[in-house]
Amino acid sequence: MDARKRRILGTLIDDYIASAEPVGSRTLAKKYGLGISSATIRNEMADLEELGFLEQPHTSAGRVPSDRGYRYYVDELMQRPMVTHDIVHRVRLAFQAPVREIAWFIHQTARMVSDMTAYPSVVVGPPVSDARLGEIRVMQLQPGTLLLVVSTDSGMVENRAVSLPEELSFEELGWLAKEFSREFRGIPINELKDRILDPLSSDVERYHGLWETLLAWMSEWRLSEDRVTLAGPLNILKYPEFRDVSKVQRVLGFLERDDAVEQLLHNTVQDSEHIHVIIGQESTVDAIWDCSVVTATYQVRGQVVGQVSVIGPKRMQYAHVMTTLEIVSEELSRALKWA
Amino acid sequence: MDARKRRILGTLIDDYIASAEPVGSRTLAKKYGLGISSATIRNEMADLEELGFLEQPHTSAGRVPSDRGYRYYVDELMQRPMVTHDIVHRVRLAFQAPVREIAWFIHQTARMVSDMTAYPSVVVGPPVSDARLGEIRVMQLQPGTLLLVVSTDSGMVENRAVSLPEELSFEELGWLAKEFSREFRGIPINELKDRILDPLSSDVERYHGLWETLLAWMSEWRLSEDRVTLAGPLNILKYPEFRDVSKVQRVLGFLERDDAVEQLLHNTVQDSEHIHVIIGQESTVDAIWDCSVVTATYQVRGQVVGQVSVIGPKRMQYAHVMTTLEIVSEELSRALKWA
DNA sequence: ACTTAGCACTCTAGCTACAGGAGTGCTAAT
DNA sequence: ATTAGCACTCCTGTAGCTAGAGTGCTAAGT
Repeated sequence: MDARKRRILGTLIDDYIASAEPVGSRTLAKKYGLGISSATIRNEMADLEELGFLEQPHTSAGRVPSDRGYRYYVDELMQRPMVTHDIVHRVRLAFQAPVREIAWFIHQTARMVSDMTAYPSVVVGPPVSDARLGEIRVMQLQPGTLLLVVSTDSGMVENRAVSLPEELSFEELGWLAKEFSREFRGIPINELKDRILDPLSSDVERYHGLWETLLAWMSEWRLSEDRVTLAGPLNILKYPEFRDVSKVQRVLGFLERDDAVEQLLHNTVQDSEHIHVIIGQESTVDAIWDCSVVTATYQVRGQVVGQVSVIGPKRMQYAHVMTTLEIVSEELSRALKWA
Repeated sequence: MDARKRRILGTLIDDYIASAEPVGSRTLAKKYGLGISSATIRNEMADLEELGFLEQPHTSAGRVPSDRGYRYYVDELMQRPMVTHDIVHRVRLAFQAPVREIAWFIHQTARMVSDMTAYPSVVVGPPVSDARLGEIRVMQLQPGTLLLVVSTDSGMVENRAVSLPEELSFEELGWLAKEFSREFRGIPINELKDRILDPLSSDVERYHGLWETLLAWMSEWRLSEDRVTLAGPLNILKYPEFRDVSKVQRVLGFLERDDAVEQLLHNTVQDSEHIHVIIGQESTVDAIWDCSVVTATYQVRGQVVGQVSVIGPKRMQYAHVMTTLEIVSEELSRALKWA
């Protein structure tokens, strides 16, 4: 791979990303001042095809980058844009709010990213499975209705209004919540179910209904309910590679399956430094083999707890997306410092 | 409109709903035992076209129902299926939970309806604008973080974790929340903003930050944030009339605009008894002129507070959808009785 | 007077043939 | 090593054609 080949490959991919049309040697020679003739470019392109970086849709069409071509482009060729202070400022502003709910930040992030990139965006929140119980508290709302507030050691607070088990008074419940918190503080949420069978007190039977409710809710919660937020799915419709409805169906169908998305992103990315790119068939999920996924992580207290990611056609604006995710994930981590 | 015309029109629409293909006289005569020849049907169909119930895509194609045809079908012709006890039971079961959050019921409803009908479903929750303040309460979560719980007279409870204004102690806040609740109970949520300027106490200045936060949140809330829930949007992709991506874009683009959806449904339906059907160009929103919308209302304490609705191609399974919505809205009202 | 068989007519969808254009690969000259 | 030139390939768009489905009308039948 000499410099000229790299130059040609880079330029070709740039052009293809912009145009979505196979790029021919002529276009390349004329449109960009490469200082070499189309014939030379043709020779180089033949080499690049042999090396597996380019493909031809058919004999007499221009070339299109292969997965491997995109990979090389992302790793070696593309020019990352400058991070302007302006954008950082805008992102920071969007996170400036008194709200202290992770869910809120996640929604905000997903929406912002899909707006900034014009691709669908997915944000995965902190795994409840890792979280340990912090405290359970109750608040009486109306007679017969109760607000159950559960906090975890990772700073998440979730709450849910439930009906009060009839045989319990509110005072008893308050005491019970205290006891329960004291007894089980620090236990991983997803182990609670087993522990609960261990009798907490002699009248465990009495509280049965409440625990049932609590556990049902928590296990539902654990199953990535609300952990994955999808924003701007319709952005995908803008790109000509998705003019075919069945493709749209495949991709959006996958994105709607929270558990599958969570698994994909969770599996691929754990290190906090790098932005991770999955290109086409590199993915383990065949539903998105026409797509690329760019993922960044964010942290709470130095721990990677979730992913921010963008999905789009393989012909994606990698440079722009990666820089955007870099900024957003950093600012998100900063905003969540307190958690 | 004699009985035979009605019979033909009904059968034709049934067939078209099932097949999505223009229906010819031959098909109609052969496939359904109408006891008359295709020539007779042709004559009748010509009449029906003149009357505006049918249309021809082009001269030598079969007929397709016009908006007016569908309207007549829905109002006069179609056969409503029996309500089986089985389905009622399933719906009732889905609402059986200790959860007491309207948002939860709304999500549940939307998902269930889109599953049952295989069309996208939209559920609009109770308008916050009508709601009056019930009570504001606070709960300390961690040092510096506060859970703000606002309940309305209509039984809605919303809460949000916010950071504690630094200059206020938790005790002061508790007192403040009480004062505030006492002072403003019964005031419509969307009037609070104006009232708040009225000094509550001499040190209103001091609490400024908190009120700002509270009001900012409430006005955001008021703006139909989370009031409209969309489920199963991808169902639309199943139907051949949406094989064209631009149509999908138009329709789903509209459905994503919560405010527009809310307005449409709110404007059309207020009476509690009937199920309302909007067919094609009957809609005020041109983005959904290829669609029909079926809407039912649900109640809390005898008051209509929201809508459950289904959107799909004009060639919709009206009978099935209407019956489903009837059951679901009734059961939803029943489940929300307490609110 | 209504119904229906028959038939000519219309329009579409799908096929084939063909020309133009874009792009390639190869060869030979620079 | 580069490049101009050229033959070749393949797609795309257009035009013409056919088969099929469906109609409207007419005339005969009930």
